[in-house]
Amino acid sequence: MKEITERWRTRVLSALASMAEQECIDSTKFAALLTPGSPPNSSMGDLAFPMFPFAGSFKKSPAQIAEQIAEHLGGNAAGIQTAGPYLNVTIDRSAAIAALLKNITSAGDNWGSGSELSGKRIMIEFSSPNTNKPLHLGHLRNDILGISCARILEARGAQVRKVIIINNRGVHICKSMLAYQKFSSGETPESLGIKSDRFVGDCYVRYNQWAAQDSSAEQQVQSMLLAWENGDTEIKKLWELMNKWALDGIKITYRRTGISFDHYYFESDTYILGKEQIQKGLEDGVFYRHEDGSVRLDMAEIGLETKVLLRPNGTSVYITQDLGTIVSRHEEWPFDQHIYVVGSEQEYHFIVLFFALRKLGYPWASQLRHLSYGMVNLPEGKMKSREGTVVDADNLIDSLVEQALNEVKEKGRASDSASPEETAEKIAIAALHYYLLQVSPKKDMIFNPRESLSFTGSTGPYLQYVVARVTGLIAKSGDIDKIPPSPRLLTREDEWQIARRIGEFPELVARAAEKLDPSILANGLYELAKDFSHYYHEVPIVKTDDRILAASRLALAKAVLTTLKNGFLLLNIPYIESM
RNA sequence: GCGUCCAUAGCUCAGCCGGAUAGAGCAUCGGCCUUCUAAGCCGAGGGUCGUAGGUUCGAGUCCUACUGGACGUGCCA
Repeated sequence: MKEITERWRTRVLSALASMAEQECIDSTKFAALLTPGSPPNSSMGDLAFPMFPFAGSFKKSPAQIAEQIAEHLGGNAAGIQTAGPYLNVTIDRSAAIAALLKNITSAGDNWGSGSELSGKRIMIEFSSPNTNKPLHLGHLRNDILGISCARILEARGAQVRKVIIINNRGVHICKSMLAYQKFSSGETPESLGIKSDRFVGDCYVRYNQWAAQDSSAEQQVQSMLLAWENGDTEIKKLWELMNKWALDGIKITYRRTGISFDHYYFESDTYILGKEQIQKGLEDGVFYRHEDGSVRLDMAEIGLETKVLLRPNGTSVYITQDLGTIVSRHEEWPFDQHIYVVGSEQEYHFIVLFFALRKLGYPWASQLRHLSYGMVNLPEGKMKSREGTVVDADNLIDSLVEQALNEVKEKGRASDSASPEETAEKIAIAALHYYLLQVSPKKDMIFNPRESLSFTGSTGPYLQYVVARVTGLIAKSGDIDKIPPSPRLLTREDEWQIARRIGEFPELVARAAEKLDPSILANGLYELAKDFSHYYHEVPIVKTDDRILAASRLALAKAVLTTLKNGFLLLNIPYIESM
């Protein structure tokens, strides 16, 4: 589709240029001004070129210019008409559909992919949990954005490395350890029969309850942290145990939601590296030692205050370790771009980090991107960790699965699938992922569980249902499948509309990659699914007397399926054959 | 105080490089199963695009100010 648009753009542009030449007008800037769009309704054509920008140069009305260009290009016979200041083009639809179906068939699973990022090495860090509590709703948005962007970038040719950093050290980790020592020693997740990350999270909660009563709590945490940093063996042992519990549990959630990483980094391994960078910065004179002994970065250059990079006692702060890890990552796997998927509340942190790296003289500092996303809340209100209103990821998924299963049973669909439980699980994941991806990343959003599970409207389950229906249709098509299609028979307006949407798919993936915004893709898939649903309802596809027509419609349906399935993979939405 | 982001239908959101009459879904009301999956499809009503200026042939989109909200501005992570 894009090729056709480009071809017409070139044609119109050269017509404008030759007209300009005759009148001795400079046409060098025309290319940037000629922007193709779509007419408001397709009876007016398929492509629209507004002529306003050229009125000044030609000293003619846009409508007059449109007329002249139309004539120059062959007028009605060539599919060109004018509508006032617009030059509209009706393209050869059947040729376009034929080419599209051929492309899709040969591309198969690769339909939607492209090569503009080939040769690029992109590292993407996401999820990045703390080992003191289970994942929450915010992580779920982070995870799905991360995995989806990774797949989208990969589809457009990049070599992608998905990484995660496990924040497994620091005061917050000591808090759950301390509570365990004080209140739960001897108990294990197994002995209580609860998920191991939940167990650790419960310890953390207990710490906070205790700390509210006992003012010495904070002090005890600090001394535990110091003991940890000094290599106290008993504390290290406890730390290892509790980290394992936390991480094992978190990994179960990843497996369930289809999230995976190519490499795990651990803060405990990398936080030391940051101190080397601080030293380097001091030697190079880009950081300085404050009179209190702390090491600081002056950010007046970018209009910000100074930032402490190392405490007076030499212990590292949050940013210290990020400084170290990124340098070692680039050494290990030299990247062309590195993306941090982290909530918008940390925008300042990344501004500082990127600036510090620039000051340290790393040329790749300009290749770092922060994919910043907004908060997710439930309809009930804001999540606040202090008030214990944080939405646990596992609980949320469980509840979605339960509701989906009820729905499967209620609607009498249980017999339609091999395993209702498995179907319900896939519906729940689709509901969650699609809902989270549908909104532009940077916006705060409200996750409405009930709405996400709806089978009507812009939801994951709706998309799955449409896909299941096309799958069933194709499965039942019998020998029609063997008849060669004749795309010229696809003359209906809705068939053209569907073809257009399918044709846009690769461009949507490309745009999503460029903007790191899977919502572009999610919304595009919905539009396609909706158009197809309408068509499916409106016209018999395989149950048509004309078998060649049936075969042609079937070919279109297959193209829809290919597009939706490929899109599902990019959005990490499970495919269900029948439901 | 300062900084960043957000503001579009009752609610949740789209709206591409500034282009023709601002679109979906939910909710509400009404219609459609003897024909490929009705977990569906169709129709109706619903808008001062936060406010006021500006740039432009043309602004929901760009600029400025203001209002409201979120987040940040820690030697927390």
